[in-house]
Amino acid sequence: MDGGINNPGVVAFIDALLDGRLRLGQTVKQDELCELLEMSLSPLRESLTLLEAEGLIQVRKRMGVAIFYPDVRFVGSTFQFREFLEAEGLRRFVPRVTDEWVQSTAEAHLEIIEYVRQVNDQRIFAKPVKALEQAFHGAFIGAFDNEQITANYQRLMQKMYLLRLINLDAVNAVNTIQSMREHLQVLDALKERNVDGAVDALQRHVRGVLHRTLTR
Amino acid sequence: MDGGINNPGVVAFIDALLDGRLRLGQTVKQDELCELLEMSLSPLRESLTLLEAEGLIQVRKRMGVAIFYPDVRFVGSTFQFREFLEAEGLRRFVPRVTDEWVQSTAEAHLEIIEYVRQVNDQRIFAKPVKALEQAFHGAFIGAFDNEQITANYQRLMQKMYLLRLINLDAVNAVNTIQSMREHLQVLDALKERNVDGAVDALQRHVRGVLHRTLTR
DNA sequence: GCGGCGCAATAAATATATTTAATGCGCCTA
DNA sequence: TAGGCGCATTAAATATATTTATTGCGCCGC
Repeated sequence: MDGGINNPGVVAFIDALLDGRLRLGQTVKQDELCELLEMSLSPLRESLTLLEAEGLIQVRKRMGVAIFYPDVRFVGSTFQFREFLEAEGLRRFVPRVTDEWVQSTAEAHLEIIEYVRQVNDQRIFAKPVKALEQAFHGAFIGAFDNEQITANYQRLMQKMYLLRLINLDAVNAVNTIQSMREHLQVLDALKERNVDGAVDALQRHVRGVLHRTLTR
Repeated sequence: MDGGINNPGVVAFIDALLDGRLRLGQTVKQDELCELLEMSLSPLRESLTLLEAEGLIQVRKRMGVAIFYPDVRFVGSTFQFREFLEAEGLRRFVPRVTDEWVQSTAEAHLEIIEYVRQVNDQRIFAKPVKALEQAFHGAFIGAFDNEQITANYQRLMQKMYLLRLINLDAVNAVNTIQSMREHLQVLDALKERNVDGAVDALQRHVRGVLHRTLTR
């Protein structure tokens, strides 16, 4: 079960948004989407139901496909849900975390901070940073050992990456390094098996991401 | 945003399962599903992607549509997720609950217990019981005031009703009355604004439902 | 001149036809 | 007789054609 996250049409749609071929808030005809995503109408429409269920589009008779534009409520509920899932996942992760994991994850963070500082180009550091973020946050969610929670979380994170489109300026080296430093604070508390401290640090991090997402 | 819960094809599919026209674990051809659900192939396939994303079916080349049969892991993860969401919703609900709500909800429970005892026929009491359950549990989830959590919860509950199909004998008057009594214990704690007591009672209830779902 | 009704245009929704792919059976060969 | 290759069958996947529905514009009537 992948929660529909790997549906080819959904992936193509998200990619088109991320690389600017589609814009948040835009309305496009189904025919235009077919061309843009290089797929035929039938498989496209099968994906549109998924995107609509996720709240990412609305299919409107005669009007076409209206791509969502995240309002304050949407951003808020996405972050609230994320914080809630990760915080509880983290609580469950603490008793099973190993010193080795904390150690190697912390080292990976120190290395990537240096890497981001040096290349200083979002197009280059984006990919390794994303991989590290997924390993970091994914570890907490994995502690639920619950495929349905994992599927929901992956859909949430897909939305999180779309929310960055609101304010692309914020996706820069300074903010990325700040994020990695916040991760390190979680790791510091994890090293001591300090549950409440780790959860506090995680909440500060998620709220930091929210703030940086919305602040110009 | 309704999370795809109201998609006509999805509704028709769930209804077909609930009234026995389809069975858990069965594999059916898409053509057969078209006939059974009285819809054409195109809209059916648009719904199949939703059902597959929910883990309720697998569409297999050449084989047809394989309807899931809930294994222990699936049941466990569904109940775990539900308990987790409701417990946290309940915590947030306590500070805003009114005496009037507790009072009227408790009365509704006492009335329905008497009603179930008298009619003693699942086909008759199922509907009002379901409405009361939704009002009761929905109040907790509503306390999040988060449309994405609400959408996820509704999908979870849709699955919960399907899980009853594993053991239809368990859907009887005795078990229903037991469920309503467990609700009343939550309400007792709520009346005192006893957060931990209410959460404990809710967890006992969810675990009771799980036990009754699996026990013959 | 203003208001309403109807028609035409457009695009979504659905039904159908075609293509693709997978499986199993049978035949041929070693 | 056994093993493998190929063809035929079946059903999913996709592409296309048709139908339905909505919107806007224009014409007619009041």
